[in-house]
Amino acid sequence: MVFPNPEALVIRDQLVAALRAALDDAGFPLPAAGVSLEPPKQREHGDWSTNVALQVAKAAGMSPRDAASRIVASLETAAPRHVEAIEVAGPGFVNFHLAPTWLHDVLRTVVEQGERFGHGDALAAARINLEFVSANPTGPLHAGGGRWVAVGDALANLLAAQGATVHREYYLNDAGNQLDLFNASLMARYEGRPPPEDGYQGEYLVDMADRMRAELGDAVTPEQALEWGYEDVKRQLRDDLGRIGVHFDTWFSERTLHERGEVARVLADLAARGVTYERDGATWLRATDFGDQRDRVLVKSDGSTTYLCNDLAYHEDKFARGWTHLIDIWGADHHGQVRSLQAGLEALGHPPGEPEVVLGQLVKVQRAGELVRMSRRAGNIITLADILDEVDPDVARLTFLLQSIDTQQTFDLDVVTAQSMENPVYYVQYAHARIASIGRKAAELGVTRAPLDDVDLSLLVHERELDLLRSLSV
RNA sequence: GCGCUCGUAGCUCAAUGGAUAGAGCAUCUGACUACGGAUCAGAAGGUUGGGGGUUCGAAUCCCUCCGAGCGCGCCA
Repeated sequence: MVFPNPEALVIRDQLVAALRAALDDAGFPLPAAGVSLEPPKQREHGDWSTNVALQVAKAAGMSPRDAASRIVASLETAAPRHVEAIEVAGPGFVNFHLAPTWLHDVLRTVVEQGERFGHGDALAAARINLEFVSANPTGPLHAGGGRWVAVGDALANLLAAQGATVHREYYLNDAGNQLDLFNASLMARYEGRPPPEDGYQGEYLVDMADRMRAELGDAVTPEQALEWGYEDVKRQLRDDLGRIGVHFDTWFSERTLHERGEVARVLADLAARGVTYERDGATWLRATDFGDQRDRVLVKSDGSTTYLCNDLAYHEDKFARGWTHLIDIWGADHHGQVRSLQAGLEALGHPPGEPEVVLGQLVKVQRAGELVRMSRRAGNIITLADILDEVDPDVARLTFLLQSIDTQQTFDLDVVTAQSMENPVYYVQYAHARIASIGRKAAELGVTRAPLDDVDLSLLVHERELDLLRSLSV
């Protein structure tokens, strides 16, 4: 998704319009892909650059540089504002060199728009449900889960800044047998026994059992423990997410899907649409008809529904609540489920590609120069809360956001907690401290800040100053 | 075996199909009694895993091989 800022758009539009006119004037057709205009990587190549001549030259039977020359000749008859020079370069690029005044306009825009700068209304009509994190409610959040927290919240902010109505949602898988296993483990700790072999071994359950005893006494039944434990885990999740500054609009319980009969309703709907069949005592979805690699089971031969079936009901529910676009952020270990879910929703009559699934590669955690092997079952996990005990929430968030989610991230606790140049976050903090310090010095010396209209912006001609403005313009 | 994602400087990572592949850290050379020395200036560092192909142009798209991570259940 692209979020152009309005001021750049104005310049862009002017230059693109001029280019269209010039192409027409010189007798070239518009390239099918439109007129592309972008800031070149190399400063010497000007402020804006276009490759249109390269695209139209072949069809016109001339060299790209000749085509570019003709376009430039036409452009020069009516050059847009701010343009100082237009040149043909390299294999046939047309480069625009602009006067610094166009960047001074960018500064005016920034000051004028204040915190609204960079916002837009391109997505004003969108009603987006963004589901992220959604870790199982069987224990505290894993350190690696912090990546989905940071990415999801940032994405939500970006979408909202473009005018979308964004709903942050957390899906609680509270209907599966993992909750029973969790409960058995909690009860075992409560009674001083080791947890079941396939249960949850983490020490946090010892703490939880102690707290449960303090709150409910010595005669807690398994039913009471289940309810108390589930509520306590939810509270922990909320607390941890709150600490890192994320608040969900909806905590959606899978149980309620079953209780309200939504799972059964979706099954009936699919059957009515003729996209299911019976085989080996199970009900199957014709997922291959919708791009999946094989058909999928919806109802097992024992009569219970599969995770996929429940997930279809869940996403159907999101649509039913009025959201027009669904985005899920998942760890890459779940990538195998994407097509099945999309196939099912398409079978239910929704547009293809829903939900849009953002897959993120997993996070490794490193401490003292060594990768930390973590397993929730074994109970030796480093939690998000552990990280937040050591670093500021914003430090954690920025660190998670510093690299593309397409690549596996190694979260190095030593680097993140270090006040050294190896830590990029520290650089940002240092820069802020220096700027604040300059402000204090200036105030001591009686320097005051004049309104922008009284400031001579033409003094801003140094490369560093212009680079800074340029970074605000694109 | 099949599928998804990935492989870029010593390290951690950038790069809407564009021009000479860029930053930070580390390394090396040098500067500096002032706004926070937690500084500044500069240098070196690359066959973008290998090989083919498409294109005027490929780190990017296609094929293939090598390597890594993760998935391939009537589990959730």
